[in-house]
Amino acid sequence: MATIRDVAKEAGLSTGTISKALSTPDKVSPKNLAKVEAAIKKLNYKPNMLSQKFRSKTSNTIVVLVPDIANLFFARVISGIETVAQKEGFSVLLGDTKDSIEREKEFVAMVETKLADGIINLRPYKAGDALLPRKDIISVSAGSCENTPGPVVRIDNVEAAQKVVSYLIGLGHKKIGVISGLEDNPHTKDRLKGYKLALEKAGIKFDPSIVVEGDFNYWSGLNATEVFARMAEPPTAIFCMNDQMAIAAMKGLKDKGFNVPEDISITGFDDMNVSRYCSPTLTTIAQPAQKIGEKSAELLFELLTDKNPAVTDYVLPYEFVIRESSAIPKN
Amino acid sequence: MATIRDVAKEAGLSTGTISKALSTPDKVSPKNLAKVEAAIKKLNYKPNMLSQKFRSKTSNTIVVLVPDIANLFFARVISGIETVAQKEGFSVLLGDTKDSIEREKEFVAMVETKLADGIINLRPYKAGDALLPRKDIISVSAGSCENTPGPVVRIDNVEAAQKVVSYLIGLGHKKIGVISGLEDNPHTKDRLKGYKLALEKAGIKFDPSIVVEGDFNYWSGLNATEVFARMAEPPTAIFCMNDQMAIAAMKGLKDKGFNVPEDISITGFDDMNVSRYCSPTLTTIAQPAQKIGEKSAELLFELLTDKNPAVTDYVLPYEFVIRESSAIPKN
DNA sequence: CTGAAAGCGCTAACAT
DNA sequence: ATGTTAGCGCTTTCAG
Repeated sequence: MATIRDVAKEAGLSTGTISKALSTPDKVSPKNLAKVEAAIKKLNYKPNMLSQKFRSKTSNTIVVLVPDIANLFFARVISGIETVAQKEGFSVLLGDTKDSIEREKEFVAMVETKLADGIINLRPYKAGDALLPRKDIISVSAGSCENTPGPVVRIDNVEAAQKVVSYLIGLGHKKIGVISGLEDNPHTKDRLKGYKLALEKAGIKFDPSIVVEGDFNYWSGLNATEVFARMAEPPTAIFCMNDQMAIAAMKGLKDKGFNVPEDISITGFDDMNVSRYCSPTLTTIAQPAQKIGEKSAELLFELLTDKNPAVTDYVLPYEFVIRESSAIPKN
Repeated sequence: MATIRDVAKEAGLSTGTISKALSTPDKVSPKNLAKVEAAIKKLNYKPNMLSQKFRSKTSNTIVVLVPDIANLFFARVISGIETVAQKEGFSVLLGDTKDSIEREKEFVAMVETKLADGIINLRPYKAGDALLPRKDIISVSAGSCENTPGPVVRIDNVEAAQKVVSYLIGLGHKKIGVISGLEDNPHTKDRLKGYKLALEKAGIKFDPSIVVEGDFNYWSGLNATEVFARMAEPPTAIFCMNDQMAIAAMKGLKDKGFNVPEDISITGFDDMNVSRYCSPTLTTIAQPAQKIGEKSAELLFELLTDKNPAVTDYVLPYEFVIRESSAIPKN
């Protein structure tokens, strides 16, 4: 493997000049530039980036902490992150934590040991979180919730949930069930808050017995329908806290003889690709996942180049998409 | 930032001893080990991994080349890769190429410049591919097709497709349409080959007019149904080359007044999570995506530690999952 | 078991 | 504009 010294020798120049020719070509005479180029080609020289990084003390790498990369929402956020990282000349190290705090720590250690310059955290912030943010580590929280400390890019989950539920109420629904995420999940809390706000505004009393806990996965949505189906008087609409549970719920209800939306309206949250292709198509909140990723990366890079950005808290707009799964109640 | 020299000074030892204490503690006296530990704690020393990597000339990093990370199949493969990479102490650099050859080259350059030790390529191999495999770069192709050169982990797409179509024929279908991927996509070719093989075996003549080209995305599945719906005598079954197109096709057919599977049977390929929760649930080939990722990573690590593995071509088992979307034809 | 010292490949003063 | 040189922080001989 040829080194910069070999190139210098071949070109009859010094290593310093080669280095400059590579980083700031306009500060090297055209004549020598040509020589350098020729030598590089001849020796098939490739700079050792490991050395470069070591020397320059900056890794040009960010790590993305993600609870589960096989979750489509996260994958879309990451896609956005990658787009701007590439533009900025950064690499992204994947930190699939599989929801383990231990693994999360390992990845945080990467910036402590210089392997990465900063972190984008896709796990929503939980009160009392021990890990991030930390003052000595530059990080951005992507897709998090209300009251997330530190730099954050997210949507207003409370408002979005409220909008959905108010819409259902506007259609005439009075008994609106919920399939939630795990009780202590931050998104669950935000979205439940919005749900309650909407009820309150309409003068409907909150009834905990029609809130069924899920875990954001398909099967839990299916599962929840068992509970609703057994009720003497099931709700006429169900607000599901994500699309996966909503789609599974539609399946479960159909299997039990309910029609969506005729008997029960269903709404989701996220807007996955499939949500406009399932039957019936799903009314939902479209989160700008890709945008959240892009904005997070942009914010992180601002932080990294310590421009001390004025804004470190971005609340992005979402869309409320009305499709076939929601309708006026029968009676 | 404390360096190893600071620790040495603090502990009253040499840097060599500190280094050894960190890498091979059993070769350092317990007494000094304690001193080292104390010094490290006191100074809050974190080894500079950039330096370590530079010195040891190995990055302990692999890059995963992926055409589109927001594609669930790829995301699942990556999840598998991550699992074993973490176990082996490797980091994974995400190479979302967004289908651009230029970007692909940039990522390949990372191993040329020592930033990464090897590559796992999720883009299926196309005949005449200029990029990978290369003799000077260690790489594994994951989820690729027949005749892929170099180390590869995949399923037998031809056989799987044949199995699906033979099953449909067995049910009594004689006119079986196809929604394919792009014509020059390697997966399209393999699966079409399997389709033809099944027809041939049953003595059914191949009819290109009922093969509609899609692109593996939802909308193209929906789109294709327009063509089928306009036919005087539409097929009684459609073999879709992935689940996304299959789900969209079911939607499209339903909207046009067809019932699945009563009027038309639909089959998919991949087995996404949603495929068992849509209505009707989808008959499909379950690709072991996570496994493909794990095996690819294992193979790459073998290659990296040049054990010169006996097997470098893994054809993994898949499952054929029969669900509600396929049935005996009406007439 | 421990210390001394060389050097990985590159960059960045500094001098010319 | 170019060359010289001193390291970056760590590992790894080689002696002792």
